[in-house]
Amino acid sequence: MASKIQPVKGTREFYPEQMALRNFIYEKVRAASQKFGYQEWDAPFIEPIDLYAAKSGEELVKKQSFTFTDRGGDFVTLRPELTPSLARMIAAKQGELTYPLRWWSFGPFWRYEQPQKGRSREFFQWNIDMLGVNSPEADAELIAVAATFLRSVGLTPERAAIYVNNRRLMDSEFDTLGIVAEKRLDVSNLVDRRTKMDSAKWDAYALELGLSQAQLDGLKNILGNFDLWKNSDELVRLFATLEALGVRDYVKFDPNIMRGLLYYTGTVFEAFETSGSLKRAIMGGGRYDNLLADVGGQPLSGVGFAMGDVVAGIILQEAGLLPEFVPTPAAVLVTVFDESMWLKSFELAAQLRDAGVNAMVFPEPAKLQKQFKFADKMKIKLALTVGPDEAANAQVAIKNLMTGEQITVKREAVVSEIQKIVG
RNA sequence: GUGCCUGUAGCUCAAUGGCAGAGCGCUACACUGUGGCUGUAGAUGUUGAGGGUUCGAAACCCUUCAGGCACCCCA
Repeated sequence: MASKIQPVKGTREFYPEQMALRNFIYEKVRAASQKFGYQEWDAPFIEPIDLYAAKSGEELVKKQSFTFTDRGGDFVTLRPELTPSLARMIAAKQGELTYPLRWWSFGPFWRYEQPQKGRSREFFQWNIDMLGVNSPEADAELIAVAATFLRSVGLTPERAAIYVNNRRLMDSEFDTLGIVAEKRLDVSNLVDRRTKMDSAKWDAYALELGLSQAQLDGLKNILGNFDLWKNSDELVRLFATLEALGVRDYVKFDPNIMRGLLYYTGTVFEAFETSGSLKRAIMGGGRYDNLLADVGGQPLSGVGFAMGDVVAGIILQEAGLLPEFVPTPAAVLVTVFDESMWLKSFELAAQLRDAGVNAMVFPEPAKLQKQFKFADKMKIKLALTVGPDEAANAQVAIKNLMTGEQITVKREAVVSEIQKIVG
């Protein structure tokens, strides 16, 4: 305990219990991705800073990235997002890939932000994208993947919802109000802030941005109109497809969903937990038409979303949806009766492992009481003992720690007896 | 990067300027061939760290670190 060096701010240490949560999320992510036929891939964790500088704002590169100069003098950064790497990798092999391309990934990312609940500086993120098809039906598939994940972890439509909007729809509504194209970004930010400001201040802010009173009233009408999607052919087709895919109950139209990202061009969506303490998005994504052209590739449209493990983990924990933590993968503890029986215990454990049973041997001939206590704490189901009596008759004592029953069986029958109990 | 709140035993927390405590957990024994339950006993500690005020600081002041909340941002 002499050393007091702390972990880096905003990082998390994965003790076995947290590791189990991370793996749980990973398994569910993989299952949902593979159910729809997506391939797993990954990109480097360290990238040249220019990869992001080209497309992203100064905020990202200068303030929110872990950047450093390597020993060769190159400026590099721990990846803050995956999409630029995706765009580069596709552009590099654009002609030889098979489209539509369906790729997913789950890996670490770093952002130099102020840590708080649901936001750390080092986190894992699920990214999933389909490229090469530009249709609302493809958008619907990605939303269905997201819904499939939510369902698979036990988040019902009452508990989690995916809110959908469409940039093109909003742009055309803005046009109708006479809001010029140059103001769209400001108006998007305005919409994003609506839930965070009180309405009088929000109105004042809108007028400050140069909207007329008539435009402001019109904007409020749009943002309150939850049937607006019926004006969009894309969204009508999207919702029809979601119906067919069996996930319509998870999805709601919401004209207030804008998303900060500049590169979204069509459908955008965000998932939220509806009742919990966290008001952060579980996942978010949308359609991007220009991404590849922006990095020098041939035009290629894509749709995708990302989900961070931090928010997802907190929500699952608070909702009580995590499976019970299993401290050890060992199904069996082989006790060590005393020093003279020690090697017998090792022989027995080796026999069990050969038969495919995960088995742990207590590391020393301690009092049996202590060994059983250990087995209990590790939630091991069975304790096996070879004492002098059992050894003399080529037998093994099997105690079922869940029921307290103990039986003594012939050595050659041990594996089948264990399998009978453990299943 | 900004503002506010918090930091005490392994964990959850008490002690508001006067001897650092409780519950849970932990260790030992009852129980030297068997866990959970019960009983008895025991140890919990640089009060996040560093400095200052004071006869005396866990408490008040300053600095710093970490966490939380709200900004910023959310690629």
